[in-house]
Parts: sequence; structure tokens; C-alpha cells
Amino acid sequence: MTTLAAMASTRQMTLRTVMRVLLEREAVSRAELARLTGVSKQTMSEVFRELEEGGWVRRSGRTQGAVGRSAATYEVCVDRALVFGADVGGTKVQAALADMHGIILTETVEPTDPRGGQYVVDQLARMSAELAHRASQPLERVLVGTIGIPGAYNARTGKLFMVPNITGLEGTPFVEDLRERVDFDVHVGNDVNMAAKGEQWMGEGRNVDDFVFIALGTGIGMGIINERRVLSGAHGAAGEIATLPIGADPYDGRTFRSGGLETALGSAAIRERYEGSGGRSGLTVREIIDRIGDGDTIAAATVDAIARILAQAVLAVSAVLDPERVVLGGSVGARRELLERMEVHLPLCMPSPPQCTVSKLGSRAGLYGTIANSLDLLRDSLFQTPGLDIPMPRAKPFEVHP
Amino acid sequence: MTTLAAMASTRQMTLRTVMRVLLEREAVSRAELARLTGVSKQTMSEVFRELEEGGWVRRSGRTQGAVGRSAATYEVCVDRALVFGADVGGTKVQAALADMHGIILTETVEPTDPRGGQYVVDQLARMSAELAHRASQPLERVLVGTIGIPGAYNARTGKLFMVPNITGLEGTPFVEDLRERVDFDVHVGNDVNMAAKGEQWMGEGRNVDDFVFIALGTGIGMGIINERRVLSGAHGAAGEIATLPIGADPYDGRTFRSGGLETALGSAAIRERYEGSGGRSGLTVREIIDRIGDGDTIAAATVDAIARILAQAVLAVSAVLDPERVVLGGSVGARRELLERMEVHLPLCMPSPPQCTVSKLGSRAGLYGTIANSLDLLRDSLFQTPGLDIPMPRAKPFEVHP
DNA sequence: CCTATTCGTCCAGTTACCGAACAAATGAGC
DNA sequence: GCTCATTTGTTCGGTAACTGGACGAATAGG
Repeated sequence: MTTLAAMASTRQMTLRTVMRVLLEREAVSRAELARLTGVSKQTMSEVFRELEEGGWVRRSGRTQGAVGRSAATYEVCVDRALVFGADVGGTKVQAALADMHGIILTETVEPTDPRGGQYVVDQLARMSAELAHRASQPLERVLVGTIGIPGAYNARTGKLFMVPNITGLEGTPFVEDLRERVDFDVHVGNDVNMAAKGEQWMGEGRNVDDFVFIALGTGIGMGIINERRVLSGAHGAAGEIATLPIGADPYDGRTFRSGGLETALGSAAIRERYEGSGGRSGLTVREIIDRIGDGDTIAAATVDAIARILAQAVLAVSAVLDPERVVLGGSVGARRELLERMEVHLPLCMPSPPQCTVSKLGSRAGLYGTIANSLDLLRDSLFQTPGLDIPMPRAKPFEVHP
Repeated sequence: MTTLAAMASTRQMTLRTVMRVLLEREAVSRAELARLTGVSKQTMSEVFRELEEGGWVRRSGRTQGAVGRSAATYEVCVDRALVFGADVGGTKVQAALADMHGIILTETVEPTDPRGGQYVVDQLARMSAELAHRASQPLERVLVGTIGIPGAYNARTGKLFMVPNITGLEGTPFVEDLRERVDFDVHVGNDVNMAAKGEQWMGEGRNVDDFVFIALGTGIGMGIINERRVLSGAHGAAGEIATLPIGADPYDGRTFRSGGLETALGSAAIRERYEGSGGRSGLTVREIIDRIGDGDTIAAATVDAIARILAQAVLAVSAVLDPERVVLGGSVGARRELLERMEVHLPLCMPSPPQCTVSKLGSRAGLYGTIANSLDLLRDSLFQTPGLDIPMPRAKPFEVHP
């Protein structure tokens, strides 16, 4: 148990407070920051000296053009700490290095190591080192990294699960394994959750406290942002809407494994529906949707049927979560034709549909989400002024007497 | 913006820390508390003097039977601050007053004022004063109150909405109105959310971080506890699962208003299904379920059909939220016959069903929830040692260059 | 050139903590 | 009954980290 002195001393509190204010500004003087924070000018001078000695801030110039003595201005050294983010897919890995402002310094894409398992862990460690080197930055400055994985992570057991697309990761202590290979703090998140976080930072979820990101591609999944934070669920499986009992009978043995909604909306289902209605054989979903523009009425009817089911899924999600916005993504979900048809069906099945938009980030949403997650963790660990670590006691249930 | 000195001074931080530790213990000496917190014995003596002068702690005795000088022991004055809770229903109001340990000092039930609106506000204010008087406590000690309302509360607009069961409350600034009538801090919550909170404190949700409470009675609603906190949604309407597109076609005009699931599972639906299958006319849902014990096979088949639909609703909720547990309540939901049948259907439509239990708190869950909510708010406001109130800056989206 | 204004340093002061020393008060062991 | 070990609680001198006022230096405006 930490004491006030040993935990974050009052001087630490002041240092972190000053850093937080500085992170939002680009050139500030000590006198101005004293006014902003209420800390005395004397103390602020000391604080800036310590921060400067630590490499966190630097002089950036002087004010001019105002009455009175000109002031020295300071800014954050945004490369004093760096973050790593990687979006691991079944076929490729996107990774990037960013500074404290979230500016991406270097990034790369390469095929996921097909051998899977520990080889993917090794690959990530090597990529982070390469990105630091290409940015001409010491690897020691990378303090936090987040990895997006197409599966679920149970924070309690520390194990990955539901990871069918990458060989040799199911049931592994992935975070622990990677932490042994790198010096920075490693976190993992579901790739659709990371995409939701990417939309929150750079996309359609910006400035929205409660929204969902639905990724429709080969299958379907959802990331949930509730009160600005990712909602993971008891076992890390929140948002696995493939199993929603919509569009197919959940008691049917044929849909039991992949789930009602995925059975109805997955790529296989779209192609079957198209071909079963007389459409051409052998087209991909993208090709089917492209044919709407060519006047293929069967393609239009297929997308309309898909949109009608998707509208019910949005209704179900809204009933449970009450999101302000639904962002659609994924190779199929991002098609505007689908959104347009869905917006026709939504008001027919729910009185007040949420706002629906299409992701503009494409396949970069997940990568952005891992960077954003790392930035949040970095800032919390470096600049938060937390309360003391003694938790608020829960109200104990009392004995109920008849 | 607060300074370190003006916000919570370091002495305030220490006082609150000591109170938090004391709240979990019943008789502690200053020396022991110094050891527990790391604060020096000198400082701890000063802190206890201040807390004693403020009426927050008192001497409770002396230790004995151990080597060394015996120690004075202290305990929290649990009635130094009180909380109020009220569960407002369409027909009755349950209200209670509790101390800092959550022990209920006085409680009462009376019919909801049928005139509704401001009369209900007046009624709540009067009930809180009466309960304090019956507890022989000055009303000034009541610092926080929470009101459970059968409707939704939009925290942004400060207005109630979706409150069909109580006249004259729709669209009112209920919290503001009540705050003008009482001196304590007023909060409002949806009644099913409050019931979920009551289960968290005293019922089946104890020690469970993620669970849902489904209330099935005349209609159906759900309260969500995610990471130990109530999930409200963007407009305060999370958990309104009456509208889930399950059990009825959401595009059917007949179900559009009350929603698919409520159309399928509401009391009216249960009676219609029973009577339409040849059952006796004019029975209530409770009477129908009671007849299962009498061998009424139509009643059993009706409940089985209801359970089968409810299982799909649990599947849908689990797909979105991934709860650890589902607690069933409400006049119909709490019937064990329903849970028994639902547990037969669940494994047939989902591979890993969540744990399902029936509430044992009955109609008191909501009242307990309002008390628990008030206790949380009280403790946070009195004893939290928060970080400084400067928020962590969000990562600004950066300009994306092609 | 004078005046108002601002920045940044200096300085005396206060708050709130700390650890060591010590007296008082216990029970165990002989 | 005495001695010793142990514990509590008070006293005291100390330090960390803040404050506000004073003041000199440095600006722009009139």
C-alpha cells in the first residue's frame, strides 16, 4: 500500500498536471501555465526545470508583440516517448510507430508469417525494432504497444481464444509471450474493437461517446465504444454478433456453429442467395455489388435482402446498447449501396434509428485503433494523477431479517 | 481550475484515505491504521483528531489481551451521513433511509400519488423527511438520494422520457424539480437498472462484474451492469429489449410500437397464446403458470414456448454484451418454471450459455439498487481521492496525407 | 521619454508530512 | 513480585513543496 509520499508525491502530481496541459498546447510560457493551473510562478519555474532536465519539454521560442516582457515558450518533446501499434490479420500485418501526439513516424505492411504461433510473436518484435530504426529513434523510447488480433482475449486468464484465422495462437498467452521479446508494455485487443477505437480517434466515431462499429466481410463482428471506452464483456467476447438469432433459425443445427446472423449475412450466404435467385455463378460479393450499377436486378434484390436483415441486427444492437451512431465497415459493410438500402429498411422496423455511417478509414481503422489505444495507455501511465490505490470499499450486503 | 492546494489538499487526501480504510473495518487503533496506510503515527494522530472533531469517527473501546500498551480503538460514525432511496412504480413508491454502511434505518411503502407530475415530486420530498424523522435523524444528514423511475433519463437534456406508467412525468426535468424541494443531491435511474444494481449489492449479481437483469412482467426490460457500472446508453435507453426483433416480425405494423419481443413475451401475448391453444379464458399469467403444477399441459406448453423465445433473447443479449450471468426477475421472470424451461432451450441455440439465475430479492431489488447507487455516490463525493480535475487530453486526429 | 504591463527571480513564510526518541502501559516468564 | 520485551502515543526537530509579495528587467504604446 502506497503512502502519499511514496506513491505519486505532490511534486509528481504537479509535474504530471503540467504535462497534461502542455500536451494540448503547442507553445506556452511558464507564467501562462501558472495562470492556467493555479500553481505559483516560483513552483512553475522549478517544474519546468525538472521537465526540461528529464527531456520532456524544450524551449520553443519567445513571445513577441505584446506589452510587457517577452516570455520564453515551451513545448512537449513529442518523441520523448513513442508507441507501437500493429493490426494482425489472417494474411497481413500492418504496424506503425507514433509519437506522443499520435503522429505516425514510420509504418509498414507485410504478410503474416504463415507458420503462425510464436513466429508471429517474433515477427511483431522484429517489426517494432525495424520501425524504430527507420524512425532514427532508440527502441528504448517505445514504452507501450497494442496488438489487434482477429479473436477474443480473456483478460482474466491472459489467453487468446476464438482465433481461427491465425495458426497456433488459440489458447496461447500471447501478451506474456510478446512481453518477453520486447521491452515495452504490451496490450492486445480484438481487431474489430481496435477498428472501433480507430473510428473514435480518426473516423466516424470522433466526438461520439457511444457508438458501434460493425465489420461485415467474410463474416460479421462488432466493436463497441461505450462511454468512450471499448466494451469487452466478461470473457472478451462482447460484439460477437455473428451469433445473433436474426436471419436464420438459431435452433437449426446448420446454423448452430457459425450463428444465425453470419449464416444470413456472411459472404457465402450472399453468394448463395444471389445464385439461387438466378444470378451468375462464381462471382465474389464485391463483383455482385458492382453489378447493381450495371442494372443487375438480381444483385439489387440480393443487397436489398441483406440490408433488410442488417437493419434488424441494428435494431437488436440498439435495443441492447442504445448507441448514438452505427459505423459500418469491412469489405462489404463499407459499400454505400448497402447503407443506402439499410437506411430504407431501418425506419420501417424501428421508430428512432441511430445515425448510420460508412467508415472512410478502410483497412487502416484497425491500425489507427491500436495506436490510439497505446496513446491512451501511455498517457495514463505517464501523466495521470490518480487517486491513492486504496479502492473504495464496496457496500457489503447486510443481513436481511424477516 | 483547481490547484493542488485548493482542490483536495494533501491533508484532505489523507483524511479521505483514512476514512476509506476505516469504512471496511469496525475497530482500529491509530497505530494499526498508520501501519496499514504508511502514514506516520504522528500524522495519524492529527488525522484522527480532525475526523473526531468533524463527527466522522469516534472512540469505540480499547484493545486488551496483547503484549504492550493497550490501544484506543476507533470506528466510523455511520450515521454521520445518510442516503435516501426510492423506487417509484406505477402504483406504489417504496422508499428507505440508510446509513453509510447501507444499513436501512427506516423504510416505507405508499401508493404513488395518482395525480402524477409535481405531486409525485412533492410526495418523494415528504417521504424523505418522514423517514429521517422516524429514524430520529436530522434531515441535514441526508446527503444523497437516488430515485428509480420506470422510464428513461437522458443525462444530457436532464429530462425523463418513455414514462408511460406515471402521469405527468414525461419530458419533465425531474431531477431539477426534486433538487428544488430537498437539500440532498438527487440522482435518477431507470427502475430496471436500479434493480440490476440491487442485485449487484444484495442479490444474484454480487461479486459479478458483468451481468444483466431481465425483468419480465407486464412487459419486458433489462438492466445492464458492465464492469460493475450501470450501462445507460447514449440516450438512457440501453436495455430496452422490448423492441428486440425476436418472436415477432419487426416489420409488422402490429408489433412496430411495442416491439417484437414484448409482442411475443408480454402478459397479453402469454394469455393470448394460452387461450388460443385451448386454455381457460380470463386467467392471469400467474394463474396460468400455477396451473403447470396442476397438470395443465396447455399451460406447460405455453411456458415452454415463452421460454424458447426468451432463450433467443438471452442469446441476442449475450452476443452483444457477453455477460457472465443473466438474472431473471419481474413477476413472470422470477418464476422458476420459466427458468427451468429456458435452461433446456439455451444449449440448443448457443454453445456456451451464460449462467442464469432467478432473483431472490423480488420487488425489493429496485429499492436496494437506489440505496446502493446513493451509497456509491456518497462515498465517491466524500472519500474519493481523485486525480486533479484536468482531463487527460484526447489524441487529436492528425492530418492524413496521401 | 515616460508609463503601464508582463515575466521571471528571490525570499520569507506556511502546511503537512516524516522518523527518532522516549515515557507509559501491558503481558510473559521466572 | 520483579524483570524484560513489546506496543502505543506523544514530543520534537527536520524536510518537501508549495505560496504570495517584492523587485528588477524588458517590452509596447502614447
